[in-house]
Amino acid sequence: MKDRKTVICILGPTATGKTSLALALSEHMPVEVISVDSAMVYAGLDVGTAKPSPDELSRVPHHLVGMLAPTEVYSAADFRKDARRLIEEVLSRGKTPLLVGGTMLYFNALFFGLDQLPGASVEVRSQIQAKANENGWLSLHEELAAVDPLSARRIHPNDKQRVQRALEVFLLTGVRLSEMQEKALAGGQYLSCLFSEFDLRIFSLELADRRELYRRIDLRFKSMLEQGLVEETVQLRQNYHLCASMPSMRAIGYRQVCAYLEGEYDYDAMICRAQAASRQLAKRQITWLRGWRKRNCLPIQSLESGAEGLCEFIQDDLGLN
RNA sequence: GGCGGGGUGGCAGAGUGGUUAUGCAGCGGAUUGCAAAUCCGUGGACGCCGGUUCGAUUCCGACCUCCGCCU
Repeated sequence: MKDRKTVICILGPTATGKTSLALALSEHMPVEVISVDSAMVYAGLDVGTAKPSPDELSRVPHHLVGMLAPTEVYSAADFRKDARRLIEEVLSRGKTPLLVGGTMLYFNALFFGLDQLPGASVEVRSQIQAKANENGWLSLHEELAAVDPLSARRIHPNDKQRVQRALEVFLLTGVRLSEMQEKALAGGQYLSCLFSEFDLRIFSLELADRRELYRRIDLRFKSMLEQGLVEETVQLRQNYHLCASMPSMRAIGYRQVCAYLEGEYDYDAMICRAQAASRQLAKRQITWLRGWRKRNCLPIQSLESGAEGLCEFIQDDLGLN
């Protein structure tokens, strides 16, 4: 029990200062940061993802930041594989892995594992998409109901992403998604979670006052614009062959700036929509957090007070002081 | 001052003499290879006063207010 290595996680909704807390903590103990962020993985998406500056990145080793082109696709499974590998690597260097980010599905996949399922297939997905364009997603849900009634019952007919995935799994393997998941559960695969392997310390940055969080979110988006978010997006669109359906361009901020550049709405509307999207993201993140009882809420009165106090709290909790 | 038009939930915007359009935002929830995604659920209103009526958000009148035009 005593020999389980410590792994620190810092998570929380967007705009709560996770990144600066991680940087501050790195001043106090030997850590390497493993980013848990589905948007920061992309190179060139800097301002809009509030990526640490090059200087900050060079001060502490960071992983899974900016290592993909914006045209590429990354997934929870990719993340889980990469993160597990990196945790071992960091530990082997005698340092503490510090997982920081707000992509809660990635944390979930890492904490609790994933079933043995086939990966995504671009071909199969475009096949399904083509069918959907012709007959609508509802007919695809009916198709799913015919081959995998259990999944069809679980997945809402309007939830095209999950309908597509369930269909994809069946088309790829000939085995029902629901069946694969049941088998995995029975086989105990899903139980191989990270908690038994490591001394996981989960610290969650949560504000008691939602208004305060939203105020920060609104301000932060404006400051991203001042830092050149529109220019960055224009640049990205020049440098890569991007389209709106790519994960990188679905990221908050970029998505709305693209629509603005396409003339879908004006500048002010773009701001409002991006801010609203961020608030909704924060709400979904909070929903994930509420489900994780093992989290340790950091006592934040005001985030402006700086990260030092929180570092002390974390170190106390780790028994380092 | 005169004429015309309008005042509907946080915002936008339909509509009806009796049964709370809708969209956005907000709130709650789902979440296993796109997750900063994709979905599901949900409270809340008819400017003010009086009249007609069994019943007015809806009809009538006054008032307040906003917008446009005219003087």
